[in-house]
Amino acid sequence: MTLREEIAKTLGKAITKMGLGTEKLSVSFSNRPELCDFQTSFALMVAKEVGKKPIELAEEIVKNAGENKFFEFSAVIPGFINVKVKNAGLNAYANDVLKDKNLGIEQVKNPRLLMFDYGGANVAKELHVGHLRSPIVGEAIKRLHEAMGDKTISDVHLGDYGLQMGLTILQLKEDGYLNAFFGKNANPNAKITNITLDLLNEEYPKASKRKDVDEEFKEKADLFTLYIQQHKEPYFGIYKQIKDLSVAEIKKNYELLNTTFDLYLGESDAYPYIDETIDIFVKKGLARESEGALIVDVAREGEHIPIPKKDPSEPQRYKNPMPPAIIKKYNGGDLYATTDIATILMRNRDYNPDEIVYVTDNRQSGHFEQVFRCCKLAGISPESQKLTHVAFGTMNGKDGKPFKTRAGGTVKYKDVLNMLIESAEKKLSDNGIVGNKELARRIGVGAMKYGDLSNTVAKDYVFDMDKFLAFDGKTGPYIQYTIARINSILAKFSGEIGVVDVQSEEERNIVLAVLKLNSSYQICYDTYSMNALCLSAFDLASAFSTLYNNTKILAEKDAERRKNLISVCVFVKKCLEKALWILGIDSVEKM
RNA sequence: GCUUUCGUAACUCAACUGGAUAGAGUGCUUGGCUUCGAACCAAGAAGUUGCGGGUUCAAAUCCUGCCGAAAGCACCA
Repeated sequence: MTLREEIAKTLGKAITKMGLGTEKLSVSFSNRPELCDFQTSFALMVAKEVGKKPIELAEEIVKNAGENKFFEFSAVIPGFINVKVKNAGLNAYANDVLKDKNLGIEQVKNPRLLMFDYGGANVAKELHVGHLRSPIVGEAIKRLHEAMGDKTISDVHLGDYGLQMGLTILQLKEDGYLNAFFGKNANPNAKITNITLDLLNEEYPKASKRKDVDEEFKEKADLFTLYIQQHKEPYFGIYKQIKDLSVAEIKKNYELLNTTFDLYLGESDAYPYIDETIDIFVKKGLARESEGALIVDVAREGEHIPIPKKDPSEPQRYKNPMPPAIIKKYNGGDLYATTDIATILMRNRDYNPDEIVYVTDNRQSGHFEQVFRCCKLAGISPESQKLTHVAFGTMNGKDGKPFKTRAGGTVKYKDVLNMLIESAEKKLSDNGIVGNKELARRIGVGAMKYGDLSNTVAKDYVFDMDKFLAFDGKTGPYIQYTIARINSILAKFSGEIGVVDVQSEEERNIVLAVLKLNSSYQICYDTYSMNALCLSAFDLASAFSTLYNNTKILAEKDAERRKNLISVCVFVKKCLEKALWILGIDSVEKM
């Protein structure tokens, strides 16, 4: 039980004794730390219905709560009840946390199985700066669920089946790289040894641009895409080889970000389920034909109401639009929505998770709303299953527009990582540490991840390279640095460590910061956003830095006191390392 | 046009989901390394929470009307 719950329980007893209900009782952290550690505004909320003055009610509750060995209650105007945790309470909490294998992180009451879908990589397309957020946010949310006792499965869900594959293969063919497959002496089992990642990174953008101006090219690419989806040779064989080449690179890139996946499945793996998926909609009478396509009406009462046209030539607009989902194209091809629905069918057959969480940018909100509605309508997703779209904002440059290079080009994922690593290397060499690339990666990536995760997930945010490269102030490296300093102390200390025994204001603040850190996990769990955790991890590191500056731990003369301060060091180190692990940031021994 | 998200210090962001005097970091001004690591610590200046109305003991937060920004709105993913 957390301290907060214990406070609520103690006050709850007092309130019950007075014949009142405790439904509105909630204890929160104080926003006036100089007055108290926790507070509740219960008396203010119920005063009216009880017919008493708030302050009198608060005083009565405090009186009824009586003396307590851990807490000190006081009623203050206009009617708050302030709670100060006595040092005995803080000590009991801190030493419990140290003994707990979960370090005081509250475990969920009913563990669930969650499936996570993040990453967003596409085969044959190079990762760019826009691909950074999904793995960063997704990995952190997954780790949080693990830390709180849920079971998790992560799937990268590769974009390996769409138009980009048709476009790439068509372009390669036209540029003569696939002669072995198409010429007179065609060999369907040829190897694409002449094709490299660099080449793919040139060919796809070329094709993508061309499809917008060349209709014939686009139609042909559509056809190629269809061939791949139908497993027609040699298209399918070429596709598979390109995919293998690409996936190896994608894995490496995610590993640089400490992002791993249990499953490297893709849209193509849902392919065997597509016919069945469409069948379900047809049989249940949920699908209808429209302009050659097969669509599912997912609009609900009061949605998708046509707005009368002022001029017959203007496109039809809708009030409260929720357009139908298209599950089959005019030419029989499958779409994003089709494969996503089929994927849910597949996942429910294979794993039957309690919740599926998608982490993509917020421009796809409409799409996921459609997919989720389709699945619920058709019973592909049982009613009890939660389908969640964690929609994050786009990463913008300083000008408020999507992050681009000065020349206006897309910034490559690898370039961002290299810049971070180089900058960290430079800083390390200033401090006399040379040639440790892995250490530089941990620091550079830590800086970027912390910068990303400390924002509210839904909001667009500014990707400021200079800010991330600075490593000063409220950053990932600040927390890593705090741990490195603790390591340095622990390395010089020998003997048994003691227990946490709060003697100073600095130590009080440290234990209170851990209390806050440990309660931030629940907030993050509920909101699918890591910013509360980022903030409280920084606050804990900061609280320790204050102690560090004011108290020379190793020079402490009283041996007992020294042992106990070392225990505080261990306490902080463990809690910070756990927090960093959940954020997907590596700790470092030295830096 | 419609839908969604949003507007807080010079800049980048918080505010524990309706609570007390709206807080951090950066930058700026100052002080602190002969002692466990200065990627640090301490102090200071900086606000009409886009604008107006409403709900209540209490509003950055909820409702409403303007102003402004971004994204989405049928066969791309």
